[in-house]
Amino acid sequence: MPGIADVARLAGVSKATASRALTGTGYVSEATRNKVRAAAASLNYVASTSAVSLSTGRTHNIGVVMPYLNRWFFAEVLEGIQVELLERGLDLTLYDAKPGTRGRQRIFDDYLARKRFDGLIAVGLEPDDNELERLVSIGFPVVSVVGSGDATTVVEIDDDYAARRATEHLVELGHRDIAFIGGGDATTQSAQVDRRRVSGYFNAMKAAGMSANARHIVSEVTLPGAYAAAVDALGDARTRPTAIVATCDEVAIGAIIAARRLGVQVPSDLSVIGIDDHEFAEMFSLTTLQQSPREQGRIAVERLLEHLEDPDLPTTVERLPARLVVRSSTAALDPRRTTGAIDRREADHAR
Amino acid sequence: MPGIADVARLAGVSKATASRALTGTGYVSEATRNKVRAAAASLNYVASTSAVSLSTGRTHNIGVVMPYLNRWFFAEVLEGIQVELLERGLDLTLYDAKPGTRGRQRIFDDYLARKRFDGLIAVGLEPDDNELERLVSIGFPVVSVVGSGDATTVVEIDDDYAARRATEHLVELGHRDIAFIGGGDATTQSAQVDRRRVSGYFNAMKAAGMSANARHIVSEVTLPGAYAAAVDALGDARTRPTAIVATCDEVAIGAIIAARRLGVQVPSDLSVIGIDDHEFAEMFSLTTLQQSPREQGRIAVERLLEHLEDPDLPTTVERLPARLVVRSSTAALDPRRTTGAIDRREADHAR
DNA sequence: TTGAAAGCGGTACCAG
DNA sequence: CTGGTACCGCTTTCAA
Repeated sequence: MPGIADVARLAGVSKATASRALTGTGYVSEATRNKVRAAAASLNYVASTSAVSLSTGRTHNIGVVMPYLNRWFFAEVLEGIQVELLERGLDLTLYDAKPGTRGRQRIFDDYLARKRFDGLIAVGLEPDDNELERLVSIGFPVVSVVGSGDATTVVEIDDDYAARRATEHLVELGHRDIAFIGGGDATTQSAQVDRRRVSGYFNAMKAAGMSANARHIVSEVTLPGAYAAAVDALGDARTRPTAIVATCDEVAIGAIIAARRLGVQVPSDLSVIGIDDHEFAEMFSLTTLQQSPREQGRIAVERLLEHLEDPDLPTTVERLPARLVVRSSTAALDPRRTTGAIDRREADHAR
Repeated sequence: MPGIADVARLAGVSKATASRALTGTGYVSEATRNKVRAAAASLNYVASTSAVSLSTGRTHNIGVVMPYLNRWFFAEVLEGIQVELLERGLDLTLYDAKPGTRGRQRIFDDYLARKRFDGLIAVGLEPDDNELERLVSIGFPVVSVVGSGDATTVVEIDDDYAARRATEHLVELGHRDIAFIGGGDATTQSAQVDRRRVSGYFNAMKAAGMSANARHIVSEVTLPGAYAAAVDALGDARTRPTAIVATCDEVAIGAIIAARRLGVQVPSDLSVIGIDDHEFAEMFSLTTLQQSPREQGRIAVERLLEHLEDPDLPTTVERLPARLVVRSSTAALDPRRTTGAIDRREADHAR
C-alpha cells in the first residue's frame, strides 16, 4: 500500500506539496494538483487514517452508544446517523451499552477514554449519574437522541405532548375509561421516556377531569411483553377499559394482537393508540403519534458537527413535534358500552 | 490528556520503559512495572489509538458491513459480534450497505480502502461479483456470516437442510398441499439465502413425491410484506394450501396474522412453520427451525481473530445445524380437510 | 533491565 | 506556489 511519499515521488513534487494538493489545504497550482491527483489515482493511494488522525488530531470518526440495537426506534436512529455520516465521509464506531452489563461498564471505563472518535452520539442511553458525569467530562462534544436533562445537546420528541395528544384524541372520541399501557411506573427502575409519557397521559386525564379513571397497566416495553400484559389486563370484560394509550407502537401492537386473541374487537370494543408510527403500524391500522427516529439521527449528526466546528457553542435541547396519524384502531365510543370506571361500577351495582 | 511521556516522567523512567511496562512487551522489572502502572493510573492515562495504530500497524478495530440493521437476524448477529469484541477490547466500526444505494458504493469504493480496521465481518452482504472481488482483494481477513460461495471464511446455517426439515415436518404431519412463502423466486433479484431455502423446500417436496403440489408464494421478506402476500394468497379456501413453510419467522408470523384476519385457524385450518426462532416466535406459538444469529456473530469474531493471528490460515466454511422446535402452529392434517392440490381438484369436480 | 533514537505516515509551519 | 523539516504519540530495535 503506497504512502504519500510514493505519490509525491511519482508526481515529482515534495511530500508537502502532495499533501496540500490532496487535502485541498494551502496553495497549489492547478497543474501540480492535477499531476498529484493523477499519481495518487494511478497508485490507488488512500491516506492512512491513523497517520492523519495522529497529525491532525481529528479521527473523522463518530462514536455511537445505544442500549439496544434490536428495537425499532434504535435501529432507525442508527440508520439515520449512518446515512448522514456516510454522506460526509465519516466513520461510525458503535457501542452496545446494555444496562447492567459488564460491557457497558467497560465502554464507560475504557472505550470512551480512548478518544477514538471526535464526538459522540448517545441514543436513549439513560445514563446514571456516574455515567452522565463521565459523558459530560469526556472532553469532546456529545449529543443525545432522547436525552436526560440538558447536560448535553439533545434531540428528541416532546414525549409529554405526544402522550397528552394521544390521550386527548381518545377523549375527543368520547372515551372516559382510558388506560395507559407501558413501562414507566414510579416504583420500578424504568426509562425516563416512559415516565414522561405516563405523566403526559395522567396530565391529559386530569385536564379532562378524568383523573379518577386513570390507570396504568404496567408492561415490559416490547411487543411480546405487551402482548402478555394485555392478555392479562383485557381478559375481563367488566374491568376492561374502552381505550388504551400505549407508550409506543410496539406495545400498542402487542395489545392489539392480545385483543384479537381474546375476541375483543379493535376498534369497536377497544380503541388503541400508540406513539411512533412503527413499520408495522400500517398493517395493524394503528392510530399513532408519528415520530421519525431517522430524522432525529440525522439532526443529531448535524448538531454534533456544529459543535465540532465550534466547541464553544452552547448546548441546546430540540424537541420535535409528534404528529397525530389517524388510522382505524381508534373509534368513537360505542354508546351502548359503559363509559368509564365510575359509571361502570354503578352499573355493576345496578345489576 | 496525558501522554506516555508524562507517565514516564512521573514514574521516573524512559518512554521506552513505560511503554514496555504498560503493553507487557519486553523485559521490565516488577518494581518499575508497578511504578509505571501507578503513574499511569494516577494520571488517568489512556494510549492514543491513532498513535498505537500508526506505530504497530494494528487498529484494534473490526469493520462490520451489513445491508440492514433493522431486521431481527442482522441486529442479533450485530449484538453477538459486539459482545464478543467488547470482551476482547476491540472496537467495532459499522457500515450499513443497503443494496443499490450510493452509500453502499462509497463503502466499497472509499471506506474499505482506508484500512481503518484489521479485519472485516460481512453479514448477509450478498456482494455482486465486483464487490466480492473488492472484498477478497482487500488485503486483510474477511469472514462472512451467511456467505456467498467460499471466497471468504463463512459462518452460516445450512439453509437447504433447514427448509427441507421444515417441509418434512409438515409431510410427517400428513400434509400434501404445502406451499412455500418468501422471496427467492428465480426471476427477480433476490437473496441467495432465500433461493437456497426455496430449493430446500422443492427438494423435500420432490423427495416426498409431491413435486406436483409444490408452489411458491412470492413475498417480500418482511413481516408486513408477508402479511400482504398472505392476505392475497390465503383468501380463497379452495386454493388455500393446508400448510406453508415460510422462508423465515418474520414471514411466518406475517402469514399467521393474515390467517387470523381471514378467519383461518392456525393450526387446524393451516399449519405454518418458519426458520429462525425469532423473538416473536414464542408468542405466536410458532413451530420453527431454530438458529442463533448471536452465536454466529460470536463465531465470526473468533474465526476472524484466528485469521488475524495467522494470515495464512485457509478459509473455511462452517454450516451450523438448525434445530426443529415444535410449538403449536403446526398440526396433523385434519382428515376432514381435502389433502392436496390434486385431490382437491377432484373434490371440486365431485361437487 | 533500561534508555536513546529511529521510525510509522501524514500535516503544517516557515523559509525561499 | 513549493520544499524542508519538525512533530503528532507511541513502539521497537539497538546499545549500554
